Amino acid sequence: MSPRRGISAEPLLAAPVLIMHRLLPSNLAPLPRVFFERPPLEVAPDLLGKLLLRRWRGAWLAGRIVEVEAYLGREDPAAHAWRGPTPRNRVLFGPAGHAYVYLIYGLHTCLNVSIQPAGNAGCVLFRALEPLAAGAAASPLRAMSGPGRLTRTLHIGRALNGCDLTRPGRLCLAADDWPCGLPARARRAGPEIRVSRRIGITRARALPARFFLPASPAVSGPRPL
DNA sequence: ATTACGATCATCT
DNA sequence: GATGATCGTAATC
Repeated sequence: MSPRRGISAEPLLAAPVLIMHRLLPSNLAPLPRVFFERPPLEVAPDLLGKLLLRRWRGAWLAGRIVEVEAYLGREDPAAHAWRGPTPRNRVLFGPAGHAYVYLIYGLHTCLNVSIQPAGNAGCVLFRALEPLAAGAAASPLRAMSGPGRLTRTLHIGRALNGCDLTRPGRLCLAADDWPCGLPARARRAGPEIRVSRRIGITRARALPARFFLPASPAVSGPRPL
């Protein structure tokens, strides 16, 4: 039996090694639906620093959002919603705050959150998460760096397509009291946010719609000024 | 019914 | 920087 060549969509790690809690920590509040009922270019940078939480086998797995991309809907040639509703993208045309999960390149899964009220099909793609703590209990940085890697590590598959991310079910988005550990001045200003073109698309290349926290080592791809 | 391609990743040069 | 893996989707015939 020859060794497996190339990449596979199997889980990176045999066991989850992210920070785990059996109960949703009380300092976490799911983001309300109104948070997502705004233009994608406003919501995307606001998601940086928030948490993505995945309930899996009785535990909550979590990562800090450090890189996202905005897709604008019908007016955006790079968006799945560009040509209008199809069986695949119908979640995008529904209410805001729901998971849009799809398979790309035959083997990778991408996770988005639907943005704007029903009828407007904007969304935000999650490109990288950072583990909440270093050490033996945390996953390697690379495990959630990249849209395909983060879904693999968090066991997010297409069965979660359409999931309401504003409720603490199997998958949700939440804010915590971060960045409470920073000095007061930094807390007011927030972390530095950088903007760039989106990655891996051929249409609407020039649009600055990728937002990331340059301070995070988990960011994928280039970090232009 | 058939086909072309993609919001990626790992491995190679 | 280039390439191959791999398959669901949507457009075309």
